[in-house]
Amino acid sequence: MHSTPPMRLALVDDHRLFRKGLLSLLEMVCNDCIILFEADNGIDMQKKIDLKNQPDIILLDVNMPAMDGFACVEWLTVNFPSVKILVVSMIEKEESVVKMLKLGVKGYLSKDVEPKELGDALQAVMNKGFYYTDFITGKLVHSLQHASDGEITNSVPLHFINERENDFLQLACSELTYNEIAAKMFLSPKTIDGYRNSLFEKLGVKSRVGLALYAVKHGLFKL
Amino acid sequence: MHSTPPMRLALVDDHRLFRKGLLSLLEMVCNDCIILFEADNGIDMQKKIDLKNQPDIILLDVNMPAMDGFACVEWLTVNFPSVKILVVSMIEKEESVVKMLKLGVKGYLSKDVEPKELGDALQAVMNKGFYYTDFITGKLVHSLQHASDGEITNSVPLHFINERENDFLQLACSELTYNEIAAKMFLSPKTIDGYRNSLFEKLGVKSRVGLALYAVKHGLFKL
DNA sequence: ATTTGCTACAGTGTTTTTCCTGTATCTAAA
DNA sequence: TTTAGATACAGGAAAAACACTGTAGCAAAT
Repeated sequence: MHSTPPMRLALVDDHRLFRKGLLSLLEMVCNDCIILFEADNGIDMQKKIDLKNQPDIILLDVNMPAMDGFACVEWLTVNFPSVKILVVSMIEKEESVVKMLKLGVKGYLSKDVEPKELGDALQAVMNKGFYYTDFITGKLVHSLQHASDGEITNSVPLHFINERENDFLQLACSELTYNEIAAKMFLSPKTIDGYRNSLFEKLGVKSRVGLALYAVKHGLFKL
Repeated sequence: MHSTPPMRLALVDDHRLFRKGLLSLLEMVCNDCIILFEADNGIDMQKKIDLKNQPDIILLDVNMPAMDGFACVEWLTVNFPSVKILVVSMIEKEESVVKMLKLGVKGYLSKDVEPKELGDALQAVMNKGFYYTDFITGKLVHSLQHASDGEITNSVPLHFINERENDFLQLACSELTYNEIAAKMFLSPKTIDGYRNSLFEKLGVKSRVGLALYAVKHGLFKL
């Protein structure tokens, strides 16, 4: 009989207090794990992650300055494909969950959960390779059911708003009139008209208010 | 020589994991305190707070469902004026900070801080009655400097939007036209016009988009 | 008894937004 | 080489949003 090697973990979250809290929770809930490093955000993580001493699991937040959770996952899958990612976030928007799952994270936990569930999740990820709760499978199924034109079925990214449309979107989330936006973007108001119409269609909204709210809701525009 | 009585604390935060983490941090950072109760939100807090065994300090989050931090502070100052409030939030918007200070909280900590600072803050609140960091005094000064028409100088609450205005605001954060809103509220479109204008003035916005974004930003409208 | 404040509303006019159809260019794929 | 798609733009017009002034009732405060 041999003892399993300790679980190597890393924490990536911008809230120091939460991270430290998580840390001391982990000591309680998981008696055989070591924390390789903590990071404030993705950039910080890139600096701290060590090729020769990779963590088994990274506990990752979604909302972070500098380099957010999505970017982290993308970077990790390219550079450290064997590192398993467990998202621990307070964002439970279907879109975020689904996007993360598509990116290949091994689990998605709410910051609402009991500490015990965190331990269970870690064990599951180590042993089974994943931990998907009913909550997230629920989100997934719902997303599947409501995928308008194959948002999930084919591999089209959730939206396909391009750079210019995004530039416009940022300005639309303001009190500028379309004429003023046109001036700022060095475009004709009529072109702006076109961007508006295409965004309306792509995002399924009917007014500029709807557009702005959609953008905020889905993280396309940061307040 | 006598030992001081233990510090009685309470935690109000909707994220269980953060709460539990905070809990175990408190044990480390503050060796003479007891946790009277934890609550998910304001409503929960109202149920759990005990007249006969009041906490010295409540650690309070701002963003919560059901009853948010602002509402909590207001309720506490009326019903439990002797309870000191230390806000622990990730919201660092000047307006939130200033609003909380005006409501009389004894300190405002970011979730970013080191655990040690949490301990310092608790000690300071107990001994001095308050804990104001340079960060928040900075916010305060900045706010003073930029108070447009006496937002702070006179004692007008930040906003004073009444029930009907709020009803309208909720509907304005949608894709309904003002005519449709008027119909829903059983009012003349002209009355709606009035609500819009007064909200524009009170909140300092110039368009419906601005209004909607302001509402989301300041928690007046939940996405 | 009068002022103040809030709610509800009307007239009038301007600006902005929204919708529709249609054109021209450029690029990349079939 | 034709086709398809993305980008940039125009004309025209209806609908919605915005601005300003003014009225009226009603309740609470002075």
